[in-house]
This record gives sequence, structure tokens and C-alpha cells, in this order.
Amino acid sequence: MKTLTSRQLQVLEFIQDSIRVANMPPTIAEITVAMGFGSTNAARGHLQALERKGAIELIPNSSRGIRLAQAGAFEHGLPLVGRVAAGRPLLAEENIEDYRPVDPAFFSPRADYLLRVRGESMRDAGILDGDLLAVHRSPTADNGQIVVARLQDEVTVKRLRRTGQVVYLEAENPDFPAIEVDLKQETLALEGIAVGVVRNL
Amino acid sequence: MKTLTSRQLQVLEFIQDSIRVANMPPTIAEITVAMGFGSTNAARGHLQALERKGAIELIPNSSRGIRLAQAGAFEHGLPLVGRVAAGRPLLAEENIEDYRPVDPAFFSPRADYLLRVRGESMRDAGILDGDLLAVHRSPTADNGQIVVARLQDEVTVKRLRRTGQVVYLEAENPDFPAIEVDLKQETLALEGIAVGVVRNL
DNA sequence: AAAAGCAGTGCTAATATATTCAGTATGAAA
DNA sequence: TTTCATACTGAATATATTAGCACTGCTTTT
Repeated sequence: MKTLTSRQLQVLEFIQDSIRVANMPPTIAEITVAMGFGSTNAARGHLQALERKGAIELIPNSSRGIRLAQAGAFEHGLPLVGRVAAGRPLLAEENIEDYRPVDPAFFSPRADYLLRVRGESMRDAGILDGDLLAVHRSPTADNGQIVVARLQDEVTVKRLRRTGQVVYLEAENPDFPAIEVDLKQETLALEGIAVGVVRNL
Repeated sequence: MKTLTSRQLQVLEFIQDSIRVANMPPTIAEITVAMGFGSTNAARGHLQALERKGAIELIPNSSRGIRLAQAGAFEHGLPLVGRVAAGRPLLAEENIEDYRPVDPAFFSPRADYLLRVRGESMRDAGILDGDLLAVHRSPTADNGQIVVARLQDEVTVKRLRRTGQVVYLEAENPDFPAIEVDLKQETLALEGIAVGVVRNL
């Protein structure tokens, strides 16, 4: 997505607010009023610019026909990622098992999706088999953070420990060995940072 | 909310689907097509019935002006109970630290409040110090369930184990002994059943 | 110097959408 | 037996909303 101007960002934020508050996108007229324009065309121009830049999608001839490009994460729940198909993006449709009514803003930084945890490797961190891990999408992470990483078509949750060129993905359970990744030889694809745990008892 | 007829439920479910998939409520015409009606009035009638019964709210003269009533449950969130003052009801105002945007219906049975967990006594059940425990208010509980109980002005989270007239409140951590309560001598006040865990990492 | 993007106004046409009026038919409640 | 809620059809109308055309003025890029 190309960079937005500050005015375009204001319009985009109003759209996001509108979806959060009213549960539906605004009409062009509503944007016009909210932004203080004298003409609906001012809003229309911004919408078309936002669409050109890939921030939104406009549905022609449809009232409130504004769709956020980075949708999913708003008021209608977070996507729940279950089993991950090999070679497919994590948030590809076939990986999304369901949507769950969890507020992204409850976590900090914001949660972008939920991942169903498999196995007991993070047991001692209080992350159990079947738990839903709230994850913030991020290609980078700090030392010591719990991350979601991808290794040969396997998605794994581990604690990140980096020393120079070598990264260790440590389990929080003595029964599981740490995974060593030499950044000189292989790349480590981070799918996000763990920001919370949700469990149904 | 009054009970819905099966046809009304179908309409309501279509509206929910529409919000989930398209990120916006449907128009009356869209409902008409989806349900196979010959007239928009069929859909309108159902919408008005759903509004009378409190399932939805209709915004007059507004395109896609359908709002789900249950969306309001998100507004305030669940009360978060922190330190509990001696001799006061658990949900008394001075015990409520805050409100958190957690959907009660995410848990089953429904969560009524959140309790901030103190101590490590339930560590091996994946319930750690500082976690928020989602609790369903209930004066009774089954054997083996994790409960919130009150003992001499102390609120405690433990696993319930009952054998005849004696109840054991067991910790999930070998460092903590089980608490024995003889129902012939003292009463056990249950504040609820644990239905979930929420943690901010 | 011209072209392109940005940020708007003002007006009108086209159409999407909600709303109203007038009906039919069925089954349950008063 | 009348009344009421459900469950629709069909047509007409009002209005909400998108969409198009013709402009002005400023800034940035080529």
C-alpha cells in the first residue's frame, strides 16, 4: 500500500471509526459532513485516492460500499487460524477456521488474529494445548518475546532468543529442545508476536 | 428478548452472515433475494418483527440501517474484579476495578465477570498470577470444576473435589496444600465457575 | 513549462434503497 | 367469532446515495 496523505488518513480513520461505532461503513454524505466538506465530491475524491492506493475497496453502485483492505480485524471478531495448510499464507482463507468476538484493542499491541495452539511445548508459560493465542502481525520481534514463526511449512509458537547470527526458538517445557536457526543459512519467517492468551475452560 | 420464529431466525442469521462476510448489514432488497421473497415487504415485515422482539434495531431512512441488538453487549464489557474488600459482595462497586471489552458469549456458559488472579496456586492448570479469569456466576458446581470460592473474606480460585460431606479445594501446584471444608461445620460460598482465561502478554 | 497529484466547490442525473398503501392466506389467542 | 401475529405478493413513491460533468487553486514531479 502506497503512503497516504494526512487528509486521506483522516478519511480512512473516520471510516474505521464508523465501522467500529455504527457497525457499518459510512455513506459518502456522512464522510462529507464529518470532514466538513461543502461537496460530496471532496469525499469521493479521497475515497478514489484511497482505493488507488489500496487502502480500501469501493463497491460500485452500492450504498456504504466501502470495504477496508486490511479488513477482518475490526468489530466482527478476529480470524481464528487453525491448522495451517503447507505453503499458504497464514491468513489465507482456507486457514481461517472461524471468527471469534475478541476485541483486538484489548491487547497491546493490537491483536490481528488468533492462533489455536497445538502441543504442550509452551506449557510452563501458561500456554496450553487448545488455547487461543492472540497474535500481533509483525516481521520483527525483540529478544525474549514469544513469537509465531514459520519453519518448513510448520507454524510454531516459541520464545525468541537471539545471539548474533543464530536464533534459538526456545520451548517453555523441559521436554522440548530449543530449535536453532542459523540466519546465515536459512531465513526465519516471523508471523507475529504473541500478545495474549484466551482459553475456554 | 422474546422467542423468534424459525423464519425470523433465518433472516437474523442472514444478517449476521452478511455483517461477517461483507462487513456491513444487508439492504432490504438483498434480504429479499437471499430469502427468495417476491416482495421487499416480506423482508420488511420480518425486520419489523425482529425489532419488536428486540433482536435488532432499525435506523429509519438509512440504507443498511440494521443494527444487531447484541452488539451493545460489547459496549461496556465485563466488570473486572480486583482486590476484594472484606465482607462486601464480590460485584460491589468498590471491588470493580474496571470494565474490559470481553464478549460474555465467547465463553460457555456465559461469563458474568472477570477476576484478576493472585498467586501461583493454579499454575499447573495454566492459570498464572495476573491472569484474568472469566467467571460464570453460579451457586453450585460439579466435581472437578475450577471454581471461585469465598473463605473467611478471602476469595480463592481452586479445583472443587467433593466426597460426601467434605469438600476439598485443590490447588494445581504441588507447593500448595488442598483446603478442606467440612460442610457440616462451615458453609462454602461459591462465587462462580471458571469458564475461561484471558491473559495480556 | 507541462503534467500529474492533491484538495476542494457546485450542480445534476441515475439508481439504489427505504417506505407506504392495498391486498391474500393461515393459525393461535381472547 | 373477532382479533392478532405470522408470512407473504404487488405496485407506487419518496428519499438516500452514488456517480458524472465542469470548474478553481495549490504543490510536486518530469
